[in-house]
Amino acid sequence: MINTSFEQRTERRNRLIGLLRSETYWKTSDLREQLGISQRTLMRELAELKRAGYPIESERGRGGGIRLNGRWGVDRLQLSHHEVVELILSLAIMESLQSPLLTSNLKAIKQKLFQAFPQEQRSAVSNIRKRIMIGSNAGENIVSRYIAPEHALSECIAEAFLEQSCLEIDYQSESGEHTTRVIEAQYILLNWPIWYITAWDHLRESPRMFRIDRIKSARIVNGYFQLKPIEVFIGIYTPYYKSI
Amino acid sequence: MINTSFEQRTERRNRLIGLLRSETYWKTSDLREQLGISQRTLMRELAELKRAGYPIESERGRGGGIRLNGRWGVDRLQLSHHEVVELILSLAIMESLQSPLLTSNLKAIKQKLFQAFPQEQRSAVSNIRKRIMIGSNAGENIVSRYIAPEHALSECIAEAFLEQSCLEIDYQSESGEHTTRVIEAQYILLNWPIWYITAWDHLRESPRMFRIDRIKSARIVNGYFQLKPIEVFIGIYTPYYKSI
DNA sequence: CTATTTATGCCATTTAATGGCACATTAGAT
DNA sequence: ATCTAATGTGCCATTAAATGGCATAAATAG
Repeated sequence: MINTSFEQRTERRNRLIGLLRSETYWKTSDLREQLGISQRTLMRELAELKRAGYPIESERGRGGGIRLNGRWGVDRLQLSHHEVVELILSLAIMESLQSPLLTSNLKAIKQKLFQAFPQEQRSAVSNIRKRIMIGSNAGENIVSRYIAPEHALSECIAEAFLEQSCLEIDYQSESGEHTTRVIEAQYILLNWPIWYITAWDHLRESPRMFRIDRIKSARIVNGYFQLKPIEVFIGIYTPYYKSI
Repeated sequence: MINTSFEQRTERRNRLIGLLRSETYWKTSDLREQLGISQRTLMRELAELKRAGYPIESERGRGGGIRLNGRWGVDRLQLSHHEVVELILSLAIMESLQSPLLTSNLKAIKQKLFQAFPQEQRSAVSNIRKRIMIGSNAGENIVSRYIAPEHALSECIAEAFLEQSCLEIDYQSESGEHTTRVIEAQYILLNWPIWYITAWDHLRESPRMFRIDRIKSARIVNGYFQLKPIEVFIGIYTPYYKSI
């Protein structure tokens, strides 16, 4: 891996500082594992932090490690729109899964959190929230045959959904038929643990529903889509879902 | 000029934000001159700031320009200790469950959120976090026989755990034997969806592990307990768990 | 209509960032 | 003394991100 974007780099640095602050002493090998980077890169990052004035002390040799002295201020919490979506979605899913311990106040927590963000961000995120729906858990016989899609594929789908990009998918239906089509991911729906896309399908020029574990591959194609009115999809696929 | 270092880039962004805050309204041509960059680069920078959640508004056409609205970032979060625990736990569970869509940044989000709470709260909550552990998902034959405990019972257990209160439980072991005993819930462990308590057992005066779905009833009894060193429990029950 | 202003895609070019490796220094154990 | 563990830095090949220029698009005011 070569290079990271400014965004990733910024986040990595914040995570590093957060880790340093969360424990009194660290071995650099543990830090690098936490961050998923090479030892060399970590050492560079630490050298830069020192140059920037962070009071990092270190000890070589057996039992050695590093420490961030004193208290160091942290900026106001800032989450991107996508991060807010992930946060709210996670809380909504946990609420729907109803684990017995320590999950009984999630609805209130979700509301409090969301209210703490600025209005502009709430508006932007709400437009995405309306397109994400959670239903009831999938039945056991469905789950037993379920295999989660691989990570890069899922990320591609998520990006197409969030950015409203058209997506070309290779799809295998339940009957085993393979098709390639361009779709607009207008909504995503979760019957835990299975995700569905309610899409406008360019192949059939009509609404269709796709299970993401049946998408064999996908790539974002040229072109963005506009959201269609919910009426296009209602009555067919979404009567029993609740948006997050 | 091509590329800027992370350091220069960070400084440039801070200067941009500072400029935006120093005047109510800017033409982008003026901004770019101030920063010494091209119009294209500035537009990119502004697009990234918007994506990152900064409330930037803009107006096209004659007399147009951009504005940074007064408020960004998250208001001071007002959550109780228990709510913070629930929040962090939920994010940790979602992270471990690895749902394919929109859950790939939860580790970073969790860390950012936690850093946003006051230091005193972080200390208090950290002591609880160290006692909550997540392992791998339970096997299917375990899940198929699992019935979640009822709500009041779960709440009672959660309270005993959080408040470090002694708990009298009626327990039915796997072999069907019923016992009543007083326990100290030192740790709770999750193999999704099944919760376990690693406890100090007053009946046997030794460490024991209890599945909460096998707890038939429970009530908090007089007396609080002190946490015991992890060594009392290590090697028997907790070698493969990771605290949240 | 023209002029102004924000906004974005595309492309060629450049260079900062990364990981791997070797070597240096320090501390602790034997 | 040697060996191992741990922080620290130089060097290099590779590569992906960043930049500026240009064209085009959308919106507003006169």
